[in-house]
Amino acid sequence: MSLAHAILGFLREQAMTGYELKTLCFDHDAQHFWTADQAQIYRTLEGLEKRGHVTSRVKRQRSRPDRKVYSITPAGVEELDRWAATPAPLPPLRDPFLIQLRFADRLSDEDLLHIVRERRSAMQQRLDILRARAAEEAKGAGRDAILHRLTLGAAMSDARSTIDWLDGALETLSDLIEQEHPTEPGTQSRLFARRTDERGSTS
Amino acid sequence: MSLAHAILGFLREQAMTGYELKTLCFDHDAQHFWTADQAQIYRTLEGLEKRGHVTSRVKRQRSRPDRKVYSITPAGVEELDRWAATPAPLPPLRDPFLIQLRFADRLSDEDLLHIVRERRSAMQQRLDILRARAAEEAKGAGRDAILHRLTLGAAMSDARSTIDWLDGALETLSDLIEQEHPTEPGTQSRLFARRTDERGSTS
DNA sequence: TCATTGTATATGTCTTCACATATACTTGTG
DNA sequence: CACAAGTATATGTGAAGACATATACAATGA
Repeated sequence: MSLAHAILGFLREQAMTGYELKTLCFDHDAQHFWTADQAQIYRTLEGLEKRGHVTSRVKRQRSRPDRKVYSITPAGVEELDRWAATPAPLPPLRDPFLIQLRFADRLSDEDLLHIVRERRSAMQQRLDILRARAAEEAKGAGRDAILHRLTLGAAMSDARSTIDWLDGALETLSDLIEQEHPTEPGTQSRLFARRTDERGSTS
Repeated sequence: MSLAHAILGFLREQAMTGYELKTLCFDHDAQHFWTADQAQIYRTLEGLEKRGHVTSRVKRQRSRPDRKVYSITPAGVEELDRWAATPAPLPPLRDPFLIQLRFADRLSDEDLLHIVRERRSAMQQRLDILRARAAEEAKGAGRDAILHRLTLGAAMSDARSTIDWLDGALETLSDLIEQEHPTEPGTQSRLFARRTDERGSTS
């Protein structure tokens, strides 16, 4: 299970509660490569404890609910290292948007361009967030910092290339529509896509 | 549900059995944007029938198991069009490989380079398959054919850009390793990545 | 003062997906 | 002739993920 190993990874860096894993790790650090909801994190922690990969001790608090601090065990570290060195199969290609596009031939011109433009703007937003994260990222030259930056770079490169593809698609579709109902002379076409903005969001 | 809508899309093009959906559509046509196993397809068809989006009639066969041919209903067509025009949320960023990379700081140099190289070779293989599919693709200029090619292009552009990123990562990591234990003079380093081959597989 | 936000864990339930197995007959291959 | 592969549908089971809700108290703010 990938989530279990992500949790082991964070706990190897520092002992933490489920709440901290959720708010500090998965909602920020891991945001660009793995997301998980709270319920899943708590249940995965239970499973890891049963398998002996983590241990927990409860810290009493008066004014707050008790904290259950999880630590990784030697067996957990071993499992993490073993898993990290084993090539993972490629994640399956599975994108609802491409289903929509594949079967969009009965959509109106407006609807067709709309879903593509919406997708572009959502992607640009994602890229903006990633760029902001990259900007605030520590500038370390250690293995750890470099690895960290590399994963951010993967997500950014992915978003960037998707946006470029979307712009190409938008142009292809505009040409097609233009060709199907030629614009009357003097009428300015508004269908053409703006090219990718290298510097930031256009939305 | 995305799978249900993909099925509606294929059935809108032609009435079919679950078996044909699996072998002809999902194992080939939809391979690059949605995969589904047989059990899931059959169960989703049941659900679609209950909701009135498809109907089925059984064709007796003497020498073979009976065929249950599914057809899309007007309600199904309506549902498909409605869904296709509704912008879908971005699929979550979730890649086990990036978890591995993020927590790979304790891996040996060999293991680290190995998982990245394996990933590159798997991606190149995926790209080769996509290119082969694109080559055998019909060359139509109709909306349908263009949409079809566009989805293939999305998958190819994704694979292509991922490979480029992996090559960059490989170089970054090689530099890092080189820097951590400098090569003795006269010793040829084998750590550097080959640049992306524009024409095909290097694996 | 009342409502919201933050800290903290836990459970219930549903959907989607993955993997295995059962059944049954035919055709093609070694 | 035996065995594998192809045609065809169906069920069982479990893991993973999504979403909702319960509990409990403190601090902050309108």
